Amino acid sequence: MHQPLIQHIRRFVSITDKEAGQILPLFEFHNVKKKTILQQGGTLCDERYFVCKGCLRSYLVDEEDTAQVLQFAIENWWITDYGCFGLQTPSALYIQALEDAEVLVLTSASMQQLLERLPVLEKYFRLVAEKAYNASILRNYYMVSLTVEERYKHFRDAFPEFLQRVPQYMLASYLGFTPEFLSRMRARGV
Amino acid sequence: MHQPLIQHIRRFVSITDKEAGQILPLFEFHNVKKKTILQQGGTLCDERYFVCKGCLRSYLVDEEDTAQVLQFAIENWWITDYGCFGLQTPSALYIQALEDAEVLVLTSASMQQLLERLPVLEKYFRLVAEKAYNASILRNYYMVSLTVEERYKHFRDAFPEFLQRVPQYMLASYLGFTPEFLSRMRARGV
DNA sequence: TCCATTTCTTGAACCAGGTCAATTTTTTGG
DNA sequence: CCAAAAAATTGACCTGGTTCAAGAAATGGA
Repeated sequence: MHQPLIQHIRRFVSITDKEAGQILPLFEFHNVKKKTILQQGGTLCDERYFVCKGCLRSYLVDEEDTAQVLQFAIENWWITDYGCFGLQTPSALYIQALEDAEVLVLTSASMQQLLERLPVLEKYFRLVAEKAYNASILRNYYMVSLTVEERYKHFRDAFPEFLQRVPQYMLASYLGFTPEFLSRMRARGV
Repeated sequence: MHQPLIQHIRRFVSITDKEAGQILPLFEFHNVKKKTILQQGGTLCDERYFVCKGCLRSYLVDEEDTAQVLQFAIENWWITDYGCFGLQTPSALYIQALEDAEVLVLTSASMQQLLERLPVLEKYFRLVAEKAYNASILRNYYMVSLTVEERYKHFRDAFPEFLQRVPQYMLASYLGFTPEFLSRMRARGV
């Protein structure tokens, strides 16, 4: 049970079974229903989420009340507002479950304890952050150097599972184009 | 001399003066002339750079031999290919000095030693990576939700020093539009 | 099961920003 | 200080993708 996190950690650093046993008690395991808002825009952000099962998204809401999707998180991804986590600054970010999901919740206080007990996890979180940072830089590159159609194809080929799991209008938002255009591309057989 | 790094580290974690003294010996200090290529696309990437002075950029070169700027790094920024650093995978990234610069060079071997000696730096690098990751997500957001003109204004207001320091065509590349359009905006008085 | 909501599609008009090519201005290095 | 290269500007034209509006299809809750 709840082993995905331990397995994920072991892909980056080695920990003994005894150490592994100390980890999960600092998390809360949550079953969340589809559409649940885990992080409400405008409130403090004191939790980071590890997705064991299901799919989450983060998004911002602009003046015209339209949501812009920033990130998707499926199995084995971490998601939070890294700019506000554990600070006294309210976060504008929303985090929502797009499917019924199982998440491990780590508060900033628990994270501090966790890192004091198992300093090797500092390396784990560093490697995860550096990997995510790299992916984000690459994403930026695709945004500016590919056309909409190329971007869609690239995403579709890189993450085929995704297309079935998220509504098209959210995918369009994430990839930076309109749902109408996505619909037209698909009609064209792309 | 070379204190910018120590100061930067102390913005994230506390270290004693004695510990601080152990840090710099693991770095190489390099004076690099404008236009020097620090990381050559297509080769292994075994170094990360901390900019004490000057300005670097990272970029990729596409099939048509045009450079796409991914990142700028000025004083107190780290830059490397986080996707290839220390691995046996060649990096496609170029890293180049845009001005005469002073950089601290950290190889992957030195970094390993450094982290063994001063595990608290694991936290430092984690926090730096999380901060950069957050900034990159935000950048993505601006790319999809702002018009070219808004993007330019936002960048100009957020980093006024930059406009003087980098050629316009590189800024245009970084912000995802054409040098021609930037020129026209400026002519219009934006 | 059926109605309400959410999601997706389609058409027509439009425009933000790109492309290409020529010229001018600025920077550089010998 | 000057020639050559690099960078910026300008004009004319064009297109990929948006916008707005209306309808169709799918999903979901009581």
